[in-house]
Order: sequence, then C-alpha cells, then structure tokens
Amino acid sequence: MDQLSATFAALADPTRRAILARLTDGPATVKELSEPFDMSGPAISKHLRVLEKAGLITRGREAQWRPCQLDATPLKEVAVWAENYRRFWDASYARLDELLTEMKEKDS
Amino acid sequence: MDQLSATFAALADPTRRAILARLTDGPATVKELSEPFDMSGPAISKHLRVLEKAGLITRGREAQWRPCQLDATPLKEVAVWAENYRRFWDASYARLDELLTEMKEKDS
DNA sequence: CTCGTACCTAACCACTTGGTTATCTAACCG
DNA sequence: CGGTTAGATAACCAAGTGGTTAGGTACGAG
Repeated sequence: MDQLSATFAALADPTRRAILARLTDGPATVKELSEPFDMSGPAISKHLRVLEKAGLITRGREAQWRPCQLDATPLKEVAVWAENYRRFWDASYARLDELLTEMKEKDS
Repeated sequence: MDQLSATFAALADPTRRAILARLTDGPATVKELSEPFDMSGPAISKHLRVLEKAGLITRGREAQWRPCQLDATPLKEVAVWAENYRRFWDASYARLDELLTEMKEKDS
C-alpha cells in the first residue's frame, strides 16, 4: 500500500485521531493513551500498530514502558494533497471557474 | 460514522483518489471514469457510492447516463485538520518546540 | 418492437478491521 | 524468590471492503 493510502486509512478512525491529538502534548505510554477510552489494552495496541506502520508515531523502550511519540511527517503529504483541491471548495474560486469556462466557450 | 472519518476512509484508496482527480477536469459519466481502470463496472459503481456517501461527489440523471461531479467541500475539513499539525512536521518549528521545552524546564 | 448501451443490484468470495478474552514476556519492587 | 504492572501476542468473532459474475432496468437508435 502506498504511503498516502496508509496515512488516510490510519486517520479514518476517531480513536486513532484522538491518540494523535493526545500526542501533540508530548510522548505518552500505552497506558496513558488508553485511559480516555473504554477499550481493552490489546485494542489500543492494535491502533498504535496501525499508526506506527503508517509512520505517524515512533516508539521507544524505557524499562517496562514503550513510550509513543508523534511523527507528523506523513501529514504533510495529506495537507499538500488536500490543498490541491482548495479551489474546488472555495465558493469564489468556483464562480471564477465558471466565468473562465464561459469566456473560453465564447472564444472558441 | 462521523464526516471526517468517512472522508478519510473514502480517500484511503488510490482508485477513488484517481477518480476525484479526474473529476477536477469536470463532470464525467461512469463509463468515462472507469476507462482508466482494469476493473469491472460494478467495482467502479461501488467506489462511486463510497465517494457519494462521503459527500465527495454528486450525481445527476441525464437519459441513461449518471454524470458524476466533484464536491470538494469535505476536503476543506481535511485540510483544516491537517494544518493543525503543521508545526509538528515543520523541522524549524520542531526545533523551536525543543527550545521552548528547555526554557520551560530551566524556569521551573 | 428490438437491439445495444449505460448503469445498477444481488449474490458471492477472500481478505481486512476493530473489537474481545486469555495467555505470555519483561521489568520493577518487596 | 514472588507479586505486580506494562505491554505484546494469539486465537477468535462479527462486520466491512474490494473485487467478481450474473442478471435486471432504463433509455436511445434503427
């Protein structure tokens, strides 16, 4: 699977996005990350593995803890991709597009 | 499923992103959209249904054709979400973060 | 009316996903 | 040593996904 697809797939889950949001406050252990969720440990472990495979987090070792840290690099690609569609969601750009189409039709 | 999750899920497939890219050139029929792919008609129909449910395309009726049109509105939410992480992928901001953390530690 | 085209639905398949419980390892703490 | 805590792994399950083929509907053309 390509990087962008893996990133989008990882982000398509509210739990995983919440985990990323939590990690913007700094590294955290698996236990800390699982606190806010009514979910078993293994479920969180699976989410973390998805995030890790997508390159969105990195994990260290510190005694019996496996601290997680945010790595937002793949999100840059997401932002760039989305920005390419900006002119299609911005209403004024849409109207400009219509105008340009009209003008082009009159020209030809 | 919430809007953002639905949007990310819809974007987590290269075929669907390619369809969106094609639609930036203007509306197209299902047949036209399926041309570039070595895939059966129903497979494309399913992808289009996912995109439609995510609000990324709208569909009309014109005789026996069902023209598809891009609706990039949900992508605005994606862009905004990703932008919130900009400071975490930008190296200079990351270094600034480190500095601020150091300063905070020395203060306390 | 008949034929071909565009498209959809239904049924099916293999695989993935998001969750569970039970069990295991690894590390600290007494 | 034994007990507790952090975490991973394994096996399982229900539901979803991405594809297929077969068959159905709606429309325009001859």
